[in-house]
Amino acid sequence: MYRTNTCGELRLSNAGETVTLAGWVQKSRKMGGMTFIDVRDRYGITQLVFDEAKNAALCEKATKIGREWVIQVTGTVAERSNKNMNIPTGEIEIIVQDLNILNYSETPPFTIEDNTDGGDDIRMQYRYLDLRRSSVRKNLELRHKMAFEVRRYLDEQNFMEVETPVLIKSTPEGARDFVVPSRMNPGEFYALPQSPQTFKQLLMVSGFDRYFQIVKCFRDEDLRADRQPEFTQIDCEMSFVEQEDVLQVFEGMTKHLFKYIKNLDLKEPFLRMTYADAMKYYGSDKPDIRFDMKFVEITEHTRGKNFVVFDSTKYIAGICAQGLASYTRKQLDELTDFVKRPQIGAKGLVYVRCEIDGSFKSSVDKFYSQEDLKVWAEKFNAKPGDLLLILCGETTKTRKQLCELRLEVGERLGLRDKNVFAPLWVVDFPLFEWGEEEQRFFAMHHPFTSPKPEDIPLLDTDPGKVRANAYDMVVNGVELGGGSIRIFNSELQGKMFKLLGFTQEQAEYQFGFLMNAFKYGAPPHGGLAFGLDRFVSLFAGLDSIRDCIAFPKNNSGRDVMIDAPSLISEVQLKELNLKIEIEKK
RNA sequence: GGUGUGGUAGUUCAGUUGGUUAGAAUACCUGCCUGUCACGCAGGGGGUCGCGGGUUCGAGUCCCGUCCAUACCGCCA
Repeated sequence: MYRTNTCGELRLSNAGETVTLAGWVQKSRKMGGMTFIDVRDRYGITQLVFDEAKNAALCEKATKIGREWVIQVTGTVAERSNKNMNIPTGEIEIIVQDLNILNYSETPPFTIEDNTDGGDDIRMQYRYLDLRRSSVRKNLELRHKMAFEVRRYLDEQNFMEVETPVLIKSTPEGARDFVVPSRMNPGEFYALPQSPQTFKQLLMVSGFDRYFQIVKCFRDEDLRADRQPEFTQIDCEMSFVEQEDVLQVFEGMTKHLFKYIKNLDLKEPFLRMTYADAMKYYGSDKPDIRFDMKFVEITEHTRGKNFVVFDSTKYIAGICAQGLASYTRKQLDELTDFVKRPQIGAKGLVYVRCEIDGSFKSSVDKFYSQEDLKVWAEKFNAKPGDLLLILCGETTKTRKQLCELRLEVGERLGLRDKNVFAPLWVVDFPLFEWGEEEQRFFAMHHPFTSPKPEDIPLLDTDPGKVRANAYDMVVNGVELGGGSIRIFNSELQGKMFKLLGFTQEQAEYQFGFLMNAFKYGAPPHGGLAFGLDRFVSLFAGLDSIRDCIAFPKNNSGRDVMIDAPSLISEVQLKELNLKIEIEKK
């Protein structure tokens, strides 16, 4: 037996016991004739004591031990004379009688501490060492607990976890597929699933009724802090449900997680907002509603005052930043530079300071009188001391810019507290999105999403106006998950494919199996999928989902630890009937 | 594909207007130290300044190219 206890569990009540511990050397402190060693495992840190006066040979051996060596010690649990109340085991120490060096370690390239001296790059390269740090380990522990609670809740709700294949068929819609060459079928490729979408729908046809799966999904698109090429979904589907049923079950799941993971009892039903309102008031389909600061449009109150910029634009709107009238010229310039960054792309920023004395100071007071500005301030419901920030331009673009500005101002005002959670359902998404380049409609969610029954006539007349039975769950501006009620009628599905520009043959080739299945008694069904990585990051307050993934990819989709992707041998290529020709730029 | 930021000791960073031998902290090594827990004290070793080219008497510093990292935009049904 390597150990009788872990390095995190011994307390004062264990004093006098003889124990054996095993773990990694966190730190060694030599104090002349006395040496202290902190030994660490997953569960904590325990201090070991070696006294030269009592056992010189053992103490000599102990002083030679370096960081991260693996040791096993047997000794007596004793009350410390100097207690360290900062750690759970700080009241005791082990008076070591026997020391066994199980393995040596080279000096790690960075310190294995919460506040490590290592940067992201080196930590990723030595991720197995990084994972020894409690701050990183805690994220994975949280992830485990969340996945466990998801399974517990869904199992209680009669959901059944079913595995679906990873080697499937490529489809051109949506994200780029990762593909895998087939040796046995020369020239043909599998695709890795972007989600188990079609399979879970087939499971509904099979009568599985309530399915879920915590499953890896793959998308070959550029990475972000919240996007990895392989990520994990909590994928769910239900039969004989309407939108309301799905929202209830998964609002329940979310509350379950808040309760058992964050110890927060959310009693109120989640707020709901239509996509149209989300865009109108927040310029985003995933608004952060931890703070208000809704957009106010003042287009009609700006006309005819010879301010060409406003007179010549379609949409003029802004936000009211409470208490920011005290902003200096320099701070306003910073905000202006912020919205003028190429990523945001605004041409400029108009401000109106609502001074304490009731007057107004604005970057456009050449054109607008105090009376005019007062009208604006009233529209914004602004109080003395507030600051109006106004952008103008093409409606959709300006809303996007205002959205960025709103989040920035919210951040500056400290309104985006990581310990506050504001969940929201965004509903009534449009069914289609117009692709300007391709001059055709695209499915906003995916091609199996059903239109709202009352909007079905619009499919023939004005498809852009059709609303879908689609919904997203958004918490603090993070899209945690989304789904829809699916089409279960093969005729309507056929019509969808047609509107999306599929020929009969293409639809047959790509989704024939699903259309066929629907001919054999498909039940009404719908579901959704959550991004587990994002969910964990949100709960852990992380900036990047990488921090809750054991072995993540870097910004270029590389695993720098195992150095993947990599070239494969000529033999492998030959077996796969592949020839590689890299296109040179 | 684009924009911004960065690349200097094992690690994290500083390095002024282009000018002597490129610094700090930490880590590492040696010695001292019997109650430390961010131990302390004294000393020591450690550098292809990402790479290539250019300007210059002289480049870590300026210019061009390139590679890598990173955040974002495009993209992500």
